[in-house]
Amino acid sequence: MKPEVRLIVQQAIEDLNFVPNSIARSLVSKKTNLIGVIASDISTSFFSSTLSYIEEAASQNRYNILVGNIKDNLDKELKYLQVFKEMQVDGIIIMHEMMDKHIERFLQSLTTPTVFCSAKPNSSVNCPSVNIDDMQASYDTVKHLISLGHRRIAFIGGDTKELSTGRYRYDGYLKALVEAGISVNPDWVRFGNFKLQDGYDIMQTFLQSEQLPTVVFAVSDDMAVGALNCIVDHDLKVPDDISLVGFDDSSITETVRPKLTSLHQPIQQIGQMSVDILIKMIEGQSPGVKEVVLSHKLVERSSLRSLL
Amino acid sequence: MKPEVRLIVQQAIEDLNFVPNSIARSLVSKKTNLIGVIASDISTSFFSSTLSYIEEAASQNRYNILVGNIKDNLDKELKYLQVFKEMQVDGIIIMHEMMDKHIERFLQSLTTPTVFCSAKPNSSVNCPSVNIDDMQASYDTVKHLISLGHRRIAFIGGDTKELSTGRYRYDGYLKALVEAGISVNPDWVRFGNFKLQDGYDIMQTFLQSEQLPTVVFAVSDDMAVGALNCIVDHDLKVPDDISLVGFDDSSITETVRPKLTSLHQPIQQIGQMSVDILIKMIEGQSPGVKEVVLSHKLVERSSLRSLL
DNA sequence: TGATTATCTGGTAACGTTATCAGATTTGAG
DNA sequence: CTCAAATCTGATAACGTTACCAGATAATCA
Repeated sequence: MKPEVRLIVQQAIEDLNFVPNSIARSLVSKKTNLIGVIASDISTSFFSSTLSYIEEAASQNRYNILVGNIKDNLDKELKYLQVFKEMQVDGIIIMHEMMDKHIERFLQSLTTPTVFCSAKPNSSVNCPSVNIDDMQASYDTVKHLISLGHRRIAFIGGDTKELSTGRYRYDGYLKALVEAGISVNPDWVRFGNFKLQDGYDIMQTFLQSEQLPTVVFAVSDDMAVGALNCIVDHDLKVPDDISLVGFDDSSITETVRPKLTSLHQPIQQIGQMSVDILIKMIEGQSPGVKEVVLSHKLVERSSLRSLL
Repeated sequence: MKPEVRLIVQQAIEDLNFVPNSIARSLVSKKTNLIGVIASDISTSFFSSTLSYIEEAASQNRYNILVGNIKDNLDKELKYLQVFKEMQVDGIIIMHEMMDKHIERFLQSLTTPTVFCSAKPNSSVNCPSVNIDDMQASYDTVKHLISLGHRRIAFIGGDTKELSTGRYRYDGYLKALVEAGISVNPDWVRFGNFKLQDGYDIMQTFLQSEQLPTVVFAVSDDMAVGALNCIVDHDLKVPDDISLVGFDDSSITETVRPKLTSLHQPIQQIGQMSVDILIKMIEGQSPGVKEVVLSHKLVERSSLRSLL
């Protein structure tokens, strides 16, 4: 094309105020540049952070995101998956791990590239996932607590359904305990739904048990902060009376006093990776990986003290 | 249509695994059922909550949302607005109040229904908006502080550009002060960007001023919590040494000790209303209103004490 | 049974783009 | 000035729907 013609065309675009119609373009090209994202609950700090990193990575690659906030409602999840399919999205990211038969069947017959972000699909569903090693992460932190002299270690877990992050984290807790020859006190193990209030309520029961734990390990920062609030509401001190460790290393760890020591998940990397893999699949390449496991680490702040 | 024919068709849909193609449908119907949302920063509690209410209201009306997270980057905002136009979204919700010439011009010539949510457009842009009366809200809370005997009232404001929420809230602060015959101490007035760290940093400067304020009023909960952390990091106590009041009444008010008293914004209503008005416009009705002003109230928790 | 209405069938055009191709026109090299 | 290559022009089909219409068939009422 000659440069002068290009100018004339550009002038015409200006004059006529022409804006291309992506819908028509998509219809013929069969490419929408849309990524559908299913999120458990975007008003939560973990998911809203992850979502913002997904958005960032997507927009850098000229993809736009359609968000489906399902608030743990499986019907809404299925509905969104169907809508995504009708809308011909190029790919789907799922940040939710529960599944029912309908969703499972839908996903099995779905040809749209899909990746699980900070969640794993049932084994019958063949989608790549991006996670940390939850079991190892949990094991590592409990082992660290033990190395600090703790023996009375309470656990605030998450949903413990098979193959869920909640299950893995619980397994890691158990493994570290049995390995150290510490018997599990059932009074000190409770499961919530990752929310702040769950942590508060569960901590309440711990505080009523005969003997107090020396440390409580919560499987989300929100629950850890709930526990923290419960503790200070009972005029006890963290970490002097009870130590506290969270999970995720979300921003809430720094908004609270004492600052919360927490198991760090590389959220940015998780979001970015999910998008990268998805785009590879969209472009017809093999994802290259089935399960991406990113590395974790414990970041120490001020809510955990040594007993030695 | 006869019911038996309906059955046959439904059977065929099942057998062929037919899924309608919304893209093709949209092309002919000129309706995408898409709402584009521009958000300042979705990883922030205020915006992620509002967004989740917007999503809820939209999905109840069979609309899907496309989110553009601009992180206060005006170029990205313009880019998203253009993309929204190309994608033929049915409507746009803007949760951001800064504007430059490009955006202003774009919006002036845009025919897509648009509403501002918790933000107001420049007067040259004719879009409805949903807000509280920021000036009145700020005025009311400062007046309340005064009625509690406070005279040394510090202010952590937001961006103070014309017609912005930050400006209105500052005006309310000033009005209440002059009305009570209290002179404004410039050492006790600082402006941040609504983030926690801003509150922390600004509080630091207050703590270094000759005389300490008896209360600080921050124009977002995040900044208030930042201030709170700064205060406790200096071994001072809230509200014994310094009282604290936030703005928004977001969930952070309850995640922090002492619980933060804060000016309540009806976030759910704001999100819902924005969507309702937008949908009215999309359906060709007049929005009915130009500026919706919802009511606010101060919700008292434990960070404010009376001096009387 | 015949007239009237309800329902079905199949065909066509349109939405705004992209891909492709044939033919016309311009450009550059020798 | 000629010929090949580069560039332009205009036309056509396709993407998967919906709207519309004419004509055929079936159901309903008198």
